[in-house]
Amino acid sequence: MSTSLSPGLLGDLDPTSDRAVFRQIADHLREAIDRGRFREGEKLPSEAELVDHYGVSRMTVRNSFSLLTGEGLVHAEHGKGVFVRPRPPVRRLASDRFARRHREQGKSAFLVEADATGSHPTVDSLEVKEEKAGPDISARLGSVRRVLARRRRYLLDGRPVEFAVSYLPLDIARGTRIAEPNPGPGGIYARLEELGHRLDHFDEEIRARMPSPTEVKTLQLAPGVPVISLLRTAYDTEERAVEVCDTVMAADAYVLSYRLPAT
Amino acid sequence: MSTSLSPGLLGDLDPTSDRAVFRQIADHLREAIDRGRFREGEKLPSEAELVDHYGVSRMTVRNSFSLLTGEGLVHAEHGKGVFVRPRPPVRRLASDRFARRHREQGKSAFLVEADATGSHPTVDSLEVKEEKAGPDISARLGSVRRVLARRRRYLLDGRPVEFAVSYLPLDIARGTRIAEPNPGPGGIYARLEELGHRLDHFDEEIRARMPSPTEVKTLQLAPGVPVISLLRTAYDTEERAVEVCDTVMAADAYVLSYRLPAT
DNA sequence: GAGTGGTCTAGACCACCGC
DNA sequence: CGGTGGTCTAGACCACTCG
Repeated sequence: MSTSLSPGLLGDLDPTSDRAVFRQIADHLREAIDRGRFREGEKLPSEAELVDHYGVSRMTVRNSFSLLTGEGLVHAEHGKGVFVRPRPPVRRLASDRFARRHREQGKSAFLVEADATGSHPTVDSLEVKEEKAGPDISARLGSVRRVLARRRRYLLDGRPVEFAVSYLPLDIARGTRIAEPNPGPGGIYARLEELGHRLDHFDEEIRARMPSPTEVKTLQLAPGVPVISLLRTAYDTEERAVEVCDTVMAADAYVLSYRLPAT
Repeated sequence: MSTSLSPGLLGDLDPTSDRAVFRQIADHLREAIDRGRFREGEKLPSEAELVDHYGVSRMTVRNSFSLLTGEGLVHAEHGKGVFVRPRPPVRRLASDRFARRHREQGKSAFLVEADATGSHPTVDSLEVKEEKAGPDISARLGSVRRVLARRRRYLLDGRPVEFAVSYLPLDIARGTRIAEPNPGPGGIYARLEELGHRLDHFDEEIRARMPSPTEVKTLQLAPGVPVISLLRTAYDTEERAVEVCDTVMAADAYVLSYRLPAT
């Protein structure tokens, strides 16, 4: 046993309350965190200390930790303790991130922005191959059966933040630089324009949800972190959909920003 | 005890595996759901049945349910069972939802869309009052100290889906129809334009995170459902920020859609 | 080795649901 | 009423971290 809790840091249980004991304990801890009594990255009292303080069983304490973990407030480290989750640096995506002027500078959107925030960007899990299009992708690309798929994972300072798959019709992409792992300066959008598909606009659909186990793995997501799912379709000036990009982002690493005209 | 599980529905545990038993059980259930062996709204085997089937203690089974609940895959109903969570109808927000032509038809954005999807829209918790601006809001509105705040909750077919607070500078809103609970046809944006603040554009910032306990309550969120947080700033043609709207949406009820120019 | 969280057991009593 | 999930206890053994 270690030192006992400083009194007054956490309140006492209310035995007359209907609220379950583990919820009351979670309330105490949540409030203490909100009030800054525990700061980002700081260690909470250990399970054993809370068992002593509240006079409850260990499972009850663990149950309240589990609540807070699900809320994304804290995270446990085996053998070390339970800590207040720090808010990671955030990547801001502006709505002009695909503007032609950026492409013409020869850098991809991801690299441009990472530079701006002073982080070190990396791309891995690169995979380019032809495959059968799922029904959703196929519909958006104009009922194509097979597509070129470009998969890659983006990391910032070594931390995975985003996984993306681009799908392109074979009649556009096959045999071009788009079908190579490194598509060259300005990325695939620059290549599409060189191929005569002058880009007109993008449609983006945004959803948020809890990640699948696979996504937890590839993005190394902490419990209680949702993902933002972004489905972007690129159209050329002839109104043809020339690419669909399916992106999954760690929600705690992103702020998406859009400008809407009022007219 | 009720009827035993149909054999083969769920596999057996792998005692040689390093994977914790409750995770293996969760894997089995998740896979069965993915394969459609349990459909939306359908009941999973009861805790007692799974205890029998796997020969584990009840807490172990509950632990695996807890995993799936956190993933937003299932939800428990006291006294009834654990059910596959149905995907609720979704509200699509298009990027032209604040276009002037819609305002001029006299309906608010929320009502227009709800009509389009055939759902019955409601607004409640209406509250309009003057208050001190938080630092974030103040900064966006040009360092105003006090603001008019308009709070309201949106429901679709009786289900709460969104909670929003609009903040407006007092020198614009005080004493106008904007300060009244019902701002009239076309909403506050129509009133702003009548007051000479012709709207030019909106900036929207989108985040996703797990909800606070308060948000769980006001939006009646099921466990494992994140929220989308949207902060919109409205600018008039003189580049003045005339409104900031802070919106929290149930993520399972929304798809946000934006159109970006490629230029 | 002492302290931490991770997993699991085998019970208990309760509250809610539907018949 | 029996079946369901909700809460809680009092242990046990393990794996990880750090001094």
